Amino acid sequence: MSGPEESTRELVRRTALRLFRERGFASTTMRTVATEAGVATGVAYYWFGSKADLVQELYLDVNEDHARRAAGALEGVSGLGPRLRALWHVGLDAFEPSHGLGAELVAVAIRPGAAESPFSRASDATARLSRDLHAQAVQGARVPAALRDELPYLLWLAWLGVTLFWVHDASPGQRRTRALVDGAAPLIARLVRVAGVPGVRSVVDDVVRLARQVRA
Amino acid sequence: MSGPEESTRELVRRTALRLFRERGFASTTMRTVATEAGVATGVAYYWFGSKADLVQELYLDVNEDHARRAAGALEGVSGLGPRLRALWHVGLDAFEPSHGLGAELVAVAIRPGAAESPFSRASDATARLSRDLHAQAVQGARVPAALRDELPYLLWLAWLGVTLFWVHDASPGQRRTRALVDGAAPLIARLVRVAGVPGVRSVVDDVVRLARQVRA
DNA sequence: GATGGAATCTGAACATGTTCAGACTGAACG
DNA sequence: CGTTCAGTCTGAACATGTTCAGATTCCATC
Repeated sequence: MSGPEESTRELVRRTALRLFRERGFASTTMRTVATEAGVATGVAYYWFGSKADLVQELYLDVNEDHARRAAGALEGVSGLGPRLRALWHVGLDAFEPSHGLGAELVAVAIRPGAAESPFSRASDATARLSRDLHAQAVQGARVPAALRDELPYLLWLAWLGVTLFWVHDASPGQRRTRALVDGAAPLIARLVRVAGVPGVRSVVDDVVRLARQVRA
Repeated sequence: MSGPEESTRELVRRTALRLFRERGFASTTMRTVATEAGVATGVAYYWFGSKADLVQELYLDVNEDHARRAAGALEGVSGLGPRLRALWHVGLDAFEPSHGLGAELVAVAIRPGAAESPFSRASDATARLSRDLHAQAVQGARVPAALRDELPYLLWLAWLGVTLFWVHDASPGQRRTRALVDGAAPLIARLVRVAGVPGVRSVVDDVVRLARQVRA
């Protein structure tokens, strides 16, 4: 390839991600990554703090892919249900090649204090990216005032739930997760609509209040 | 102590759990566990498949404690909200001494293939124990027919969510989780009540249908 | 008591994430 | 050119989870 030489950091990153995808996280050793990249073991640690940090790179990679795909998928789609459905399906598309890694990814990401946790500061960039996607999905949809501010965050949480489900989904092609998305997206849209019904509104207010209080 | 001699397995288990609680999971080495128990390193692996398996023992321990406390806490308490609140607070009480270990506990529980994973088909003694507790909490409460069968399972899921939140809760004494329970328990009770409202019932039916379909 | 096989225990060896003291490289400066 | 120095790279060493080929103990059976 022409262009500027690939930096060592990028070389290590690319090699690691490729090996993770080819052989899985556990059976990819840092020595292998270094060897395949043609550098000494220590180099990986010079550029990345730990093996988990390299997983974080994968996480970022996959989320950027999601964002790229989302732009096209949302175009011309209107209504919260269809938009959510489209957003989540392309998300699953982006995740698909890494399904085998999901287990380890989640096990790593779920630890509090782990840089890979979606709630950690280190993941801010990634998490914000994903939350922005959900804010976009809401755009143009008619949402009761009480929910408008919190909805993107709540949807993002729901997406994390879908992701967790996907990781555990051993059905061929993760069909069950696709079915979950098909069922959940219109359902969530309905729930949002119902949130405006008189007897329900006050419950929604309470939910939102609790979510906000607890988020702090 | 008098009584039957403690089995080696029990000795290792007890020693490991003590050390985990005293020094945390990461800084307790299998060698230390073995040494403190007065046996060779290999013995721990003869009785337990891995270090994670020992965490699983702690998980079981804590859940049994929860069940013990729950019996007393539910006595004389009526209404779904108060019962749920009581159940969850004693759950947090039981978990409290292990908060530092929460990370590993969750990491073990969340791993696909783990018996106590909420999404795995294999149902484990611990998970059943916890689901039974939630079934008990529902008892005596007035619940719309549509929800009656699924509610214990859904509440158990909610409890897993609370647990996940608790693990990440760094506030002193995990106050924020307590606040979450105080807010969420009555709210869930209200939601269940609202489920009977005409315009809402059909949405609830859909939620239940989706939950059931996806659970299979 | 003797025997044989199963259960249990031993600790050295192995694999792998991680660290680190030093070697190397190239650019800036005199 | 020689010096210096920050940035980068090296690979051996370390810590720890895990395995395993034997040693030992236990116990039913004769």
